[in-house]
Amino acid sequence: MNAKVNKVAKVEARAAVPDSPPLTERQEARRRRILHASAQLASRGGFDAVQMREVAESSQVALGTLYRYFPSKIHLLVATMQDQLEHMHGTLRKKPPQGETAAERVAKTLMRAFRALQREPHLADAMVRALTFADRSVSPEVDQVSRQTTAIVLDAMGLEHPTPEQLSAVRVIEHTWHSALITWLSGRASIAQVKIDIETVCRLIDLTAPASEGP
Amino acid sequence: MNAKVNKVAKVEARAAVPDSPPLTERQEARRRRILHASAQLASRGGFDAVQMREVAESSQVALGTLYRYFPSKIHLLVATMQDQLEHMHGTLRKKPPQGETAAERVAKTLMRAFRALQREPHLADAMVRALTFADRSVSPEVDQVSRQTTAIVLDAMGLEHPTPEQLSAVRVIEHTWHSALITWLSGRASIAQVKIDIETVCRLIDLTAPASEGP
DNA sequence: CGCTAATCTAGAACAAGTTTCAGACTTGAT
DNA sequence: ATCAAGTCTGAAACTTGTTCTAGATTAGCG
Repeated sequence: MNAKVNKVAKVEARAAVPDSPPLTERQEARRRRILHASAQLASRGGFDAVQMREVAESSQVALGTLYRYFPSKIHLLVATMQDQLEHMHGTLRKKPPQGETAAERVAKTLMRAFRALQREPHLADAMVRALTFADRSVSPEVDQVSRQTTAIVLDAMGLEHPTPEQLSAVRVIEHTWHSALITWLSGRASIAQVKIDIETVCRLIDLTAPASEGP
Repeated sequence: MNAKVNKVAKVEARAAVPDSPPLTERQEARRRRILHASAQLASRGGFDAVQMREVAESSQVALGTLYRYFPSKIHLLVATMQDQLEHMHGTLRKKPPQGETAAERVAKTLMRAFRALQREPHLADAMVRALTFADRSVSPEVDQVSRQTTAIVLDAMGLEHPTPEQLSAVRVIEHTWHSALITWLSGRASIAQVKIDIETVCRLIDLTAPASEGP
């Protein structure tokens, strides 16, 4: 949000894609400490509570180093989200929700994720606000989060090769997911309403699935 | 984004609801100058270009006064959006898009709005980012924007008394609208993709319309 | 081991959002 | 017209994100 005037290039997409010069052990450890501190601070007061100086201090790293690892607060929080998403995806893989239709399974999956977020609303606040506030300079990282989310949804649908139509439906589901979370986090929608809206949007899946029969 | 620690109450929902102690003529004029300056600066560099000191200077108002009228940058930009939305709704009322189905009409309406935003992408950036970044302290104002948007969509549907199901569909459409705009603004989705997603989500309308025939 | 480039640290400095304050100006009611 | 209450102004101060710098440390290499 604040920035001199420049804000471009030079940034190495860290952990977005597992390439880039590989980190030494100590560097990996630093990165981990930073992400941990970030999540911890976020779990308390949400977005505002994640203050770069505090993150640096908590993770025993100089401010300049923090900025070398994550070029902005938004980058840091989006990376934090990537981190959490990986957990989540792992967890979901183990016991995937059951359901007759794809729509049902996706809705159940998202509601499960939603319940997880409810347990740490402040953390959710920090991550989701960062995600939707991110500007172009964070696109690669945000895209990675998006891909991860898409993977989760497609997993729940049980699809390998989605049609373009289905991909659009999935995108719409993700849009709804993010935006519904925002309205819930800012107290403008109840949990029940979020649930209903998720179920509503998931109906699109059946709509775009020419699955069973055809001419 | 920056703020001491407090951030509550004391704020008068200005123009969100047309009550509150009515403004004098000069006050109304100041308010208008501020909103104009805000939109103008936003039209140039987007969110970042709307700097409170500059807004104050452009609108010939002291910084403190600016903050009395709009308690934060986010409040200011959300108010700017309300302002623009009113225009838009007025414009749309005059020549409402034609179409067989409600879904078609809504999609056309949103695409028309989208084209309007494309003409001022920076302004769109400032408004939409502010809207989705807004925290609880801006809820009343954001809610007002949401109501206005809902009104536009219901107008396009030609509905007076929507069912709860339809309201959910409308909310999902709004979610998609906001989130799709964000992805477009941050360069992660093409205009074509936004169009497709809008059309996709609008299909929900037909799905929730038990309109024509019944038992 | 000894060197060099890269990385890290502490801390100052800067930018922009927000708050505060003393004094000048308006407004509304008497 | 006059007074009290409420507004507005200009300027300084404070907060937090971000950048910069000079000097230590570390990593990789011969």
